[in-house]
Amino acid sequence: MQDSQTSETTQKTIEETIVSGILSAKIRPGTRLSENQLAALFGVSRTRVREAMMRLETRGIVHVSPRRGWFVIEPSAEDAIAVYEARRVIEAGLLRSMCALTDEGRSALDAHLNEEKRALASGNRQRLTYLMGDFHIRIAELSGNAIIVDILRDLTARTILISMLYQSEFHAAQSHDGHCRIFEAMQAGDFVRAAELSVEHLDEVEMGLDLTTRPDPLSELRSSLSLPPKTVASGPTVRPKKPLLQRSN
Amino acid sequence: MQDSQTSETTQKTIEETIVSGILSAKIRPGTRLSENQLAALFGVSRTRVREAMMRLETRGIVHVSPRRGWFVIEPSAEDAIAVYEARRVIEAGLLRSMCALTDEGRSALDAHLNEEKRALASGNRQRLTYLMGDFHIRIAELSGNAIIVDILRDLTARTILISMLYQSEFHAAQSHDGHCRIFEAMQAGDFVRAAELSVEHLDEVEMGLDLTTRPDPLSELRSSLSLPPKTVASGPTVRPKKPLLQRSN
DNA sequence: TCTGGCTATCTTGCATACAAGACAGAAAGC
DNA sequence: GCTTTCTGTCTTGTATGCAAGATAGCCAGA
Repeated sequence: MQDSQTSETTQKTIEETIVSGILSAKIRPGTRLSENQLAALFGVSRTRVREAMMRLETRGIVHVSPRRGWFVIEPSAEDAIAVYEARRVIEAGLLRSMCALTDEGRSALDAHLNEEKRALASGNRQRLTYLMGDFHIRIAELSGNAIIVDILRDLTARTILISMLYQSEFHAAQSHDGHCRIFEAMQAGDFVRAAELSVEHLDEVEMGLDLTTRPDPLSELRSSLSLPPKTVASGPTVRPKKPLLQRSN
Repeated sequence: MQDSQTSETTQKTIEETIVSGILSAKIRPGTRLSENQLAALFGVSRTRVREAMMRLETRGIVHVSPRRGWFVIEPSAEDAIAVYEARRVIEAGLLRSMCALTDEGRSALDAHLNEEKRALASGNRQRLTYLMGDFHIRIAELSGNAIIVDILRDLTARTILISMLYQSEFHAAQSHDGHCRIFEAMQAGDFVRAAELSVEHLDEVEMGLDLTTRPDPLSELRSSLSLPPKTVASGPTVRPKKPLLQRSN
């Protein structure tokens, strides 16, 4: 029942366990993460659980409601838009700055796309979710830049939380096609095209969200009474006017 | 002698005090941050100092050497290259995705550039360092995307630590010119050009670094004896072959 | 004089104790 | 029956205590 690792490995395990739980869609947004329960689960004291929570909080994955508990974030519609915007900026910037695809890179992506195809055939939704997000992390890994990889991993985690909240139907096949097109452009050495395709792909996925669905069923009432929005998320949920950034080019 | 805030404000104060100390070049890389000293300074217990340190560690600003202490990171030459690479990717991606400059945005940047000019004339080096970094954060703020702002703030902090380690002479006037050119392109609505100029500007600053200077004077000996590199930084300090990302376009 | 080891001290690592706020459910008053 | 209040319980917030590793300085011995 207990894990009770030998405390060298437990160091970062709590943090990574939760992140990978999110990346594979096993942990839903809003999940409460009790310090006591996690402490018991990992066989450590609350202290170390709290440290992991603090780290996850600065990574934008978890949120604390004072004296109530830690919760996996429930991104608001605005948050969702900001995350997709940030991903477009970074991923397009990344692809545009690439200038070659090594053999190992090519075969890594190829293997990944084959896995996507297999998961698509088998219909394993959790695995599909994981793979769909992981594709973008793999691209970041091609750059060899650990900073960008870390950033995109956290943004991907948030993306998955977003889709669990707002994605009514899962257009996995469409996403897979998008990934294949990006890969083809990269193989052809046309990284500008790959960047454009990446923006289009993220646009497609974002457009597939129903951002009028309210994760907080009380938010309409709340805002009509002009109460403060839930600290964790929500607020007005209509898609606001896009400010300075353009969607595609 | 003590600050001893009323503990509501102290919440994030420790973290932000250190970050802004770095952003204004008042805290040098390698500075030791003693839990006890900080606790006394802020009138809190070590617990909260540790929380702040953990957060700063996940932000890539601080580093712990087990049972020895917390230290402001001393980026290695590879780290420096990775940070500049990430900044080029993100800032160019950001500018490319912008499509308009609001009046407030224009005047904010204009005011900032005037401040740069004043600081340049007065010769206040710390203030100059701060302003030179802050320009890029201001651009990020134009996007209204808090995620990107946070990312670039942390990268800017690291950049400043890098320049304190590797920048022999401070080409502030050249940087200021670069900023002005970027601003002009933005005013002209040519954001593609602004992105290109931004990449060139970051290239210039990076080229101004002397990455053969060793922050760890023992690193040559260390590597010739093939000992493990200092956990905090160093390693082989020659500029490695650039892998997949191109500098400018 | 130099080397080696011992010890005193200072550091973080981690657990625990207690304080205080949030909440749910029962009980009392209307 | 409905509302209100109170109280017990559960949560995190924070401080503190102790353990254990790292380091520097001293002292003894060659």
